[in-house]
Amino acid sequence: MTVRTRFAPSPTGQVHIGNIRAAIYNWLFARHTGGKFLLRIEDTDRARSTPAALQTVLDALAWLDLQPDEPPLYQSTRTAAHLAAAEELLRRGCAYRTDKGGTGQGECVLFRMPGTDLSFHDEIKGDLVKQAADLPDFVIVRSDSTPVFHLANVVDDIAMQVTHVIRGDDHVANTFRHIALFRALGAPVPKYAHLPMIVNAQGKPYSKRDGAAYVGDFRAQGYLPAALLNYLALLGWSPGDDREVLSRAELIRLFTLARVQSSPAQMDPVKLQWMNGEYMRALPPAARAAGCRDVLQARGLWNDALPAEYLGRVLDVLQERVKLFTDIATAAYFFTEDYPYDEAVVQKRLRAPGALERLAAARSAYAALTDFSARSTEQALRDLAAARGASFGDWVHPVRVAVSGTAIGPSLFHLLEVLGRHRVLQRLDKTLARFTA
RNA sequence: GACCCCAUCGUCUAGAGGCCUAGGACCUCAGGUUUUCAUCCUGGUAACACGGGUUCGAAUCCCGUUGGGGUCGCCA
Repeated sequence: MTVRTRFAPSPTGQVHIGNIRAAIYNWLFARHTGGKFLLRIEDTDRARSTPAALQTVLDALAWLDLQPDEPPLYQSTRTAAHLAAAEELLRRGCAYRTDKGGTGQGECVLFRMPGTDLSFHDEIKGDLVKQAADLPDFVIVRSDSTPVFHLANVVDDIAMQVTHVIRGDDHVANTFRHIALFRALGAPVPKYAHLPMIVNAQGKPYSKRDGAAYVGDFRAQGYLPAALLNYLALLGWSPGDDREVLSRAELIRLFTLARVQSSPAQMDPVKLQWMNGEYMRALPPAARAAGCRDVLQARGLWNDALPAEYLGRVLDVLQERVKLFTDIATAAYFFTEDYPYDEAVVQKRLRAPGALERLAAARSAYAALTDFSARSTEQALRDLAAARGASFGDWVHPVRVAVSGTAIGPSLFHLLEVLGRHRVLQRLDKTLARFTA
């Protein structure tokens, strides 16, 4: 029997990392076993399910390239099947109608639990048991004749022939009900694997209050989908050796439910960032440029007047300083003349004794250069340092602040080369005029 | 409260009785390289929650304690 797993989100908002991790594990397990990964949209909560939220789910899956192997099943189209199953249970005496609690809401349908202890083997948590006394009957069809989650979930899993239910462990208690339902419906019970949650530093469920919590947040912050996938795969699972940066193919090959952790895992944004840097440096230059261009355009820093290959040259110079696409915004001075000066740095580097004189001398030397390569701008400054005294650094820093407004950044001379003679002289003049009393 | 789950460095984890004076990664710290930052290189700090058993031997098995978490809807 081939494996069939499913991701069954309800489209009621953003896609939480805990949910997407469940999707990732379902996908990895299906791929590892040569099975199918399915998608079921649990959109039966009419009040909360929206088309926009549905699109968000689809976008998240597409972004991470977790494409389902069959068209998604929309639970809202399955009401007749759910109700038919309830009728069948009624007919067999496995369910009964009653006005539960005498609330006057009318009669609803309750499922009759078998009255025996129930147990199942969880692929992650091991054997789980529940006493009959802790398993009361429950509602499967509301008094307004709409099916309840438990019924819909099981009926649809049967229809989709799901063999492995991999989901968050907040569903452990539900599982006993679901198993009883499968049996009453005469269907084979799937295997279960319950994933521990992703928690914050306080051990509570990780939420948006703790930082980026939705797939869309990470995308907006400039993360690479492959990096997020890799990080999340490792949050609660490990291949058993020391490897951490793993390709999709390796992830698929190595993934097993037996190696999924049974204890909660804490989200570590810093490590995610490190991992993103690992993926970023392996990214083809064109892809890196495309991602950065999107960020620049979104922030109004994109300048059509600059040559097409300009961004590529900037990124060559920036190198691993760009760990996230959004990091390109910290080097805005490459794209605008209206870059800010860091006051503390100005104080330290331009107001230092002799700094402006050295800057003026550098300006003159650069104006005389015909070859404006990194090699020649460096040589010019080294010559000045040798002839006029002061350390090389004392000549470098003022120039850096003048052309970029900041103390941090790539190799100065490569920066100058990318900027070009014209803009460099212009910036030097502007800075000199501005800070010379 | 009842029921259930969980417990190795700050974090993610390796560890399925002797290979553990507990390994790796992120973070952090100290050096080195360097015009700054980043990268890179070298080295360091840092953990088996506690208490009982079982055993020749326990991070690994059992029990208890403590601490966390989850579930107790005619939500999903």
